[in-house]
Amino acid sequence: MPDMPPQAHPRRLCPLPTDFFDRRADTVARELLGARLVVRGADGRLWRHVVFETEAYLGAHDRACHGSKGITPRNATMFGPAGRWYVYLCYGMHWMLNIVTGAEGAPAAVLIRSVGEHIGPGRVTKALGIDRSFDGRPASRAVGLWFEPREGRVPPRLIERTPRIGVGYAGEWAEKPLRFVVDPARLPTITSQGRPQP
DNA sequence: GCAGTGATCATA
DNA sequence: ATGATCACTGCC
Repeated sequence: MPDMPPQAHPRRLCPLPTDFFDRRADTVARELLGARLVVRGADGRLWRHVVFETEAYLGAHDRACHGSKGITPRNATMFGPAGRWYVYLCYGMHWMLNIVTGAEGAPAAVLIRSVGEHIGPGRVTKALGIDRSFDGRPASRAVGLWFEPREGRVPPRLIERTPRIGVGYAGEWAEKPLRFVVDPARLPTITSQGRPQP
């Protein structure tokens, strides 16, 4: 049996598909750790950032979730199909980047809190030039903003779960451990062959 | 510790 | 039309 030829397109160049997001928000939030957020700049250059902090917003029953108070023009994207960006302005200054998860009609999403060197959800969007123009658009190459899968799994013991930030108004939902963090320095580096690099 | 900031939404 | 709220950040 001859060796497999090199893949024409390494797996890391295939965007995470819609199906990936059509699951519970907490599952997606955990599995996005270690994935890359990819943005295409105005000059066509691609910028990749490893995701290391996310939060899950579970749906209409989750009092911290925007969708729990019903559909409005601002949050309508959350009620749509999975795999689209949900972007809104917070405190009049900061764009928040989310990816919609789960079934159409159920308002759920994952907030991208930190990627690469950019710590904090407002800094992520500022650094990548993301604003409301991405809202409602699919995470895809066509849109210029997508995720690439991590190669190899993040060891579960490296993942920390905590309550979500800034949702103290949400009663018991404020305390649920729906924030997911991994220390980027402890993430093993994986090559396209799936082996740790020396 | 808290001011800045302005869209959004409920109330009227 | 008006006021409260807000999934944050940066400077005190």
